[in-house]
Amino acid sequence: MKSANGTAANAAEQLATIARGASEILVEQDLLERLASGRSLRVKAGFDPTAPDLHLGHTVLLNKMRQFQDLGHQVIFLIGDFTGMIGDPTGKNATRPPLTAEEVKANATTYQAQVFKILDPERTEIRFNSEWMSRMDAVGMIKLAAQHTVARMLERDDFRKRYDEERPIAIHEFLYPLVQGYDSVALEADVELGGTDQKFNLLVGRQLQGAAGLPPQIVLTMPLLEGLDGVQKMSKSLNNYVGIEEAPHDMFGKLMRISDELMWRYFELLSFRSIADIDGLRRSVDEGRNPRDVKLELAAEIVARFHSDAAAQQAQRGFIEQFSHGALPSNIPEFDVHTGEVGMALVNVLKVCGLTSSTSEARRMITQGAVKLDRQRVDDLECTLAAGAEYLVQVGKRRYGRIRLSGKS
RNA sequence: GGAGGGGUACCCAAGCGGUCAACGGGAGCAGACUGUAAAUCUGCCGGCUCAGCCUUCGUAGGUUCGAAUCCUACCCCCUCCA
Repeated sequence: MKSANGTAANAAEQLATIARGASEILVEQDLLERLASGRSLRVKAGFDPTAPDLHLGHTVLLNKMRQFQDLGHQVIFLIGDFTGMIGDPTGKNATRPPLTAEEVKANATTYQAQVFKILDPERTEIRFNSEWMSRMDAVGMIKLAAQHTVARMLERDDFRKRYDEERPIAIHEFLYPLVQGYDSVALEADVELGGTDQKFNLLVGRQLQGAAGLPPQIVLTMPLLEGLDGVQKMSKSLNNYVGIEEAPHDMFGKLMRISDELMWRYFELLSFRSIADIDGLRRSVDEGRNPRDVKLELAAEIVARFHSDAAAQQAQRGFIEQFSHGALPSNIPEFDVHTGEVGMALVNVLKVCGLTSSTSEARRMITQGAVKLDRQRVDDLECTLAAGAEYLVQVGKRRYGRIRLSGKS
């Protein structure tokens, strides 16, 4: 691991690493100077206390944090337990119920377990903004609010839009950027990282630090990663995400299912391969290489990162076997179903095993020719499975089950 | 405080006494074609003991042979004026 040192050449080198994939750096010259100082910089990034299930979208930012660490800088992982009470004004969400201290603590623990798959614990400081915010009194709050003007608040795209459209903006929503900005004052951050959607809030930090007589932090924004659909940003609620704790097999499958176009985006933002390397891949595809094979490399890299090389290889082999050669997947879930002596209708078996969400869905699947029993298509809705027998059941291309029916004991 | 608009299935959104399990779009799922890609085409898209039955249109009552549609009360959201 390199340690920070103060030569100009080294600073330029660091900057190149830091700038990769970044959407914007404000102000770059400033960053260069601080890097050149040889000091270990305080790099802050804030996280919401509510959703501790990290997915690849989050890792874009985390990877950048890790890069800073590898360059010898200190990362501050800030959990916005206080700001969580406000809820970042997206214009949609209603006031959310404040989390209890226990919930926040539990979430923080989950965060740590996941985040340290990427971050270096040695160079990570975990903080909560309630630490200073819960101590701030009304006078302090008013002083803080006095640091910013309504006009500047309205520069924020989201506020601007709602204001123009004559949709309501609650006063407390203005407090969110202010508090986030104040966090940077309290932490004396040199750099703050965030998604491009955070730009405004990050800039408020600069402003407040300046007002507090501190050197304004450098703002670095990272692009938001599109989800598996390739259109909307990756999020749990849209169910277009790949969770970093997902099983290798699932992770691999999901990554293989992204579009070719999206694949390049993922290479850019998720892969650790060099830019030159990626360009090479792109050229090879232009020259006729099957994009699928390049996608395999991407999937393997990501799976290896969160699991292991062995797991990645195994997932890849399994994938090729299953989908290119039509073999059965290696990890077919098994189900034991207790039935009466007469057996059980297939539709009910499917439901009981969770292969379909209802017997109605099971019927639909059969009608549409999606259900296979021991690799044979089923077209009889009344099909009944005999007690004591064992079957291989398939619903569509991705749902499998090995089902054992035991007669009533 | 006053005036007005609105709450319909995962989301958006029609419907305004029977033909409504509810038009249309999106999302999703399945089939075909493929590289489990995209695009395209087709079908499905509340539940069940499935040619039948049951439960859904903010909530609770009521009118009616019959209500998402009418009436009453209540809850919630939004806009404008002050």
